[in-house]
Amino acid sequence: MDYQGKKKATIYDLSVLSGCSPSTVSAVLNGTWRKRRIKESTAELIQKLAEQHRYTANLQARGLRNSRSGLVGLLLPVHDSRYFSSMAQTFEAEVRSHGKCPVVVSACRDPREERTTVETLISYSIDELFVAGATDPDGIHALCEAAGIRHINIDLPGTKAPSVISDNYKGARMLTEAIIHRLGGTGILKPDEIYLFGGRNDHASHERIRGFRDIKTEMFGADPDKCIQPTGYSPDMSQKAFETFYAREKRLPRGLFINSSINFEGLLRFLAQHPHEAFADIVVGCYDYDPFGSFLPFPVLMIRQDVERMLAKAFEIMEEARPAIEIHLIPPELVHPRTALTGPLDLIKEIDAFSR
Amino acid sequence: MDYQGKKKATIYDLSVLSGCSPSTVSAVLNGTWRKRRIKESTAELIQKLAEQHRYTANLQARGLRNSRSGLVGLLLPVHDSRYFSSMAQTFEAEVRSHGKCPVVVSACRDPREERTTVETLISYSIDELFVAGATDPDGIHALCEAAGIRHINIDLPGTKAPSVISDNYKGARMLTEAIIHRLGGTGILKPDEIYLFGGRNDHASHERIRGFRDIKTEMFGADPDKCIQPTGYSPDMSQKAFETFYAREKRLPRGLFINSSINFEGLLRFLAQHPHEAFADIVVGCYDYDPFGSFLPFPVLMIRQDVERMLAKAFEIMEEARPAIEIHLIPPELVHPRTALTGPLDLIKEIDAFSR
DNA sequence: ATTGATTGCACCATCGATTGTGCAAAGGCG
DNA sequence: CGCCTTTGCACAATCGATGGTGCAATCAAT
Repeated sequence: MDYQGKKKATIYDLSVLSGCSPSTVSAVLNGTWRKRRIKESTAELIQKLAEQHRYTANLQARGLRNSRSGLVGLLLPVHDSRYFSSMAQTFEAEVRSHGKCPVVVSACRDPREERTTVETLISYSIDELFVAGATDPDGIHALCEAAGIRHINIDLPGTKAPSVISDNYKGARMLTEAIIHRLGGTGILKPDEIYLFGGRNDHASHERIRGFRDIKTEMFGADPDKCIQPTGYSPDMSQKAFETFYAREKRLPRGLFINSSINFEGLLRFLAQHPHEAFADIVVGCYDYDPFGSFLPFPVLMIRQDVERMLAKAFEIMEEARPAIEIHLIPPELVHPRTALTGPLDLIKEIDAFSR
Repeated sequence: MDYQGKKKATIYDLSVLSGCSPSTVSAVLNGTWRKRRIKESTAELIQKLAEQHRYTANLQARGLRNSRSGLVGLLLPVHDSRYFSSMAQTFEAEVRSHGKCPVVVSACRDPREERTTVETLISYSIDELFVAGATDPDGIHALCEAAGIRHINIDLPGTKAPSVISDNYKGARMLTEAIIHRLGGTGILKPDEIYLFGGRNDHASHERIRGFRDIKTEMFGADPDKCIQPTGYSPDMSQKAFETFYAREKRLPRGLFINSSINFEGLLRFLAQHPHEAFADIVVGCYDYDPFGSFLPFPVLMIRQDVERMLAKAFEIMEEARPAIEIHLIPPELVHPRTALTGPLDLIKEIDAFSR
């Protein structure tokens, strides 16, 4: 009905219009009016006016006053991977269902960027922070601690805040074992035919490498050091590692344990440069699930980390009064080749289907 | 040096510590102190204190006062697709380089969710809003307009704000033509052997369908209506469409134009249920690029929408004083099968490589 | 009619930063 | 020394919402 040319309506505008005081208007509009013994008819009047004038609260003002903002943050290393983007998707839905506002930001696996980003979030008085895959969880902990902000680590653990991570050791064992079986078992396979590529100096990589090596040692009695090729989390570095191996050996290892889908993209880049023979008989295990990756023309075993359960657990811990500083391991799932799993997008209902 | 137990330092704390007034402290810390003729030595003193006490400005207070927050929003339909997650990735980098704080949120292609999400963002006084793939861009425009917030549409155009979208018509023509060529051309192919799946009642789908039909009509002289199967943007609905077709025809169409990578996931689900013969000879064109999708065991032609250029153009328009309400078309790129393109992740430098 | 309880709401300080305005002290000039 | 300019900073209002406190009006009971 009434249009506001430019300015948004405030409780003061509604105060004048309704003849009530700003505090009454405030109480009515934030739901505390019964506690303040405001007459029902007064409340109705103000609510009607608020609707007419399209009042919405200024959340910065509210946040300033309350020193809480209603924002819940998720800090990611990167957006552009199905693992993290599905985490963002699930996170948003969960936060929304709690009536809060999700804020997803990424910090490029750069400890400095992580800190400044978190400082910014803190300056906006976010209520809670979910820290996923941070390179320096304990540094972030210090910032949150000083600001009194509840936080939790996901995917990569810290030592000073509760952490929820996938069971990388067990997952790596499952994956390595599955690769070996797929290649025919230890009878016809030698330990130096299976390599691990990707990952860096973080907890997840260490655990995965440990699982990889343990299985190989158990099954083969040996695991040559050269089979571990940590290249960081970059497609480019991974590609270079494959190229180097190929230049030397004129082929790829028969079994490849790839640390993440991001490293897997490095393999794609390699594949694009080489004839089909170069990878006719390989078996790939990737520690991440990507639906398209599962259908490549060679067997791809994947580990799907259970993002839903990890986040559910994390939210559960967030609600605890005094959560213990411990690491919660969520078992991941081995996904066999050519498998299309459902994901968070399936929870979205399709509205307004096609009609012309 | 000094630890704050719980509370963050404010300009008032520093005011007491320095013996200066809060306004002086404020001026020093926000950089306007020269304009206010503050002595250099005073400024240095205050800056030193600020550092010691780890002062960071309360951005909600600043935002309240300035009615601007330093936040720049990106509204996405969903996170969990490489198209939108790469958009988020690129967006963040760009916003950061402008010294602002990126906020990425998704609204599930639900017009109501879109509106409430935008209202929330407005309530936080975001400075600018990039609206990507919104179902109701003009509704969002109305909200932004009323709040005086600069905004721009990306991916799906509106009629009331400037828009930057990919040239869906041309892209669809390129893709359709490439599919037909790949299948041997019009000589040995019939028009009802090429189907379009996916998409819904939005501008992008309409344009892509138009491009698809125009090319088919030009090349075959005909395009049966049945070849258009808009299933919405849901893997599940897409899968059902493939199943239905397969149940009837005992095979898939030889050429499939798939409206987005999300619909493509529906095809994966179908593939997982059926023997290899069901799709031995198909050629798929997907209007989206996904690196893993490009390497599937059948030829996959993909359209890579130029997210970088779209965003660059959008930021450029945002800086214009009085941008024209027009639609800017950014040409997309046809990606041949087995192609691994670089993406925004390649811009991230790897810090702290592996070391044990 | 007086007392006491209840109802219904207004007043005002507060959150932290910003900024227009004012004013004392210092310096320059004749 | 008197007057004017410049320097350097303090004061106080403001942004919008919140919530503790206080007070007048109404009502019930004696």
